Amino acid sequence: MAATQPERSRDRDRTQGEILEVATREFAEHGYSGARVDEIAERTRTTKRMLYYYFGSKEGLFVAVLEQAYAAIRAAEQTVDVDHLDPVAAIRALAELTFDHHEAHPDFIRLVSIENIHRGEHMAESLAAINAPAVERIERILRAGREAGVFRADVDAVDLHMLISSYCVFRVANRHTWQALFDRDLLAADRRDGYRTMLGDVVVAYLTG
Amino acid sequence: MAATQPERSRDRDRTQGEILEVATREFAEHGYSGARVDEIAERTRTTKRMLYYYFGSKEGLFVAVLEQAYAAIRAAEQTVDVDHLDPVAAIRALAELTFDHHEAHPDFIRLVSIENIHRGEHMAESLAAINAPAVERIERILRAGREAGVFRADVDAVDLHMLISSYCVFRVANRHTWQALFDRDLLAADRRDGYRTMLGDVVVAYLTG
DNA sequence: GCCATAATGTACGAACTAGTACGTTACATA
DNA sequence: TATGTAACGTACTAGTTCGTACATTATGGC
Repeated sequence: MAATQPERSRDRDRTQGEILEVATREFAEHGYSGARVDEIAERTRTTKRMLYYYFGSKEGLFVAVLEQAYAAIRAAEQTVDVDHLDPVAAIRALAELTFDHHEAHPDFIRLVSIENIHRGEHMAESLAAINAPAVERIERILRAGREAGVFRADVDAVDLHMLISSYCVFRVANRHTWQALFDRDLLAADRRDGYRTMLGDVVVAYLTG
Repeated sequence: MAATQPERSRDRDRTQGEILEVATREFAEHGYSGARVDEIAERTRTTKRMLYYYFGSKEGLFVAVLEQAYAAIRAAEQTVDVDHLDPVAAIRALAELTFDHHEAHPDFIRLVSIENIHRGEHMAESLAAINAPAVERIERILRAGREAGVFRADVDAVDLHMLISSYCVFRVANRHTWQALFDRDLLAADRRDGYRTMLGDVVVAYLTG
């Protein structure tokens, strides 16, 4: 058991992890330009020196934050199995799981929005591989639905993924302007079930229509 | 005719308009924190002094930029009439017009994303009134569709507006991360018609399903 | 033509901010 | 226990950035 090693005052992994954790919050909170390196260092048990020691620059730190955020979110997604369901139930379950997943990780969505403002220039190559399984899973369900004759045949997996993502992301990402414009809180607890069902209805109606 | 007045060296409207125009681009380009007041002033025929004279602060300028952007986009929308069409054709036309509209105004969508990163704290009260007609128009179409017995009865106008907006906004706003993750350009010209039709299909299938 | 004032330009400063030079200490290994 | 190196801390700087004090000029009304 290495679990209860004597605590070290110098621990590469712990220091890096702590910096990443604090940096994730700071970037999600204030955007890339708005985030302050000094502030991140301040909230860590280590110093700014170490931040540059491990990540090289503010930009390098942001790249690491993004990479870790995508990895974490996809890892959590893969624990769910929907393949044993019939196609209609499977795609509805997948859509609704995506819905819950996005609601549970608003910081991740903020990071993605921020990265898009910066034209995706911090996206690491490795992220494509991490995200491929999400599309493959949809592909399997679509194929099953086509073979069963219940889904229309001209739907692409990536595009369906976009339909689902757009709904889930918008609700979280554009919550504040929507509230100001239409006086409606998209994340109100008492509307959540309704929005989740609506998404399932939309996806199923489109595929079976 | 006041059209060809002798050009004035001191023109309140022209100066304000020029500052707003340049500021809109700068904020959309770099985000709120990333935008530089000096850079905005530099690209204007006037100076930073005037920017503060008319808008008070960087924040005041951003509020003005947002307000003008929303006003412009809604004004353009209202020139289109879809009320004379039958409900199914009307809602499809509306969705597809929204689609084209968003594609044509990426800077506006960037500003909205940026404002959401900042939790909507710059949204002026007046914006709600400006945006109300968009929902009212959907409301009319929904009512006609219900009365004709072709639409399901439990759909709310604001929520349908969200469904349409989410699809249109995501395509533009999340273009860069999507490209990096799935190697697909959501704004590629040869896919535009397909995406537009897909949105119409989704909305109509949901409402009539 | 004169004047009140709206509009404008110049020059500057105080605070901030990313990044670094330089020195120190814990730890693994022999 | 000696030592090389990875991990760490302090103090600083060069450049930036929002904002303003102060001076000036154009313009419309009388």
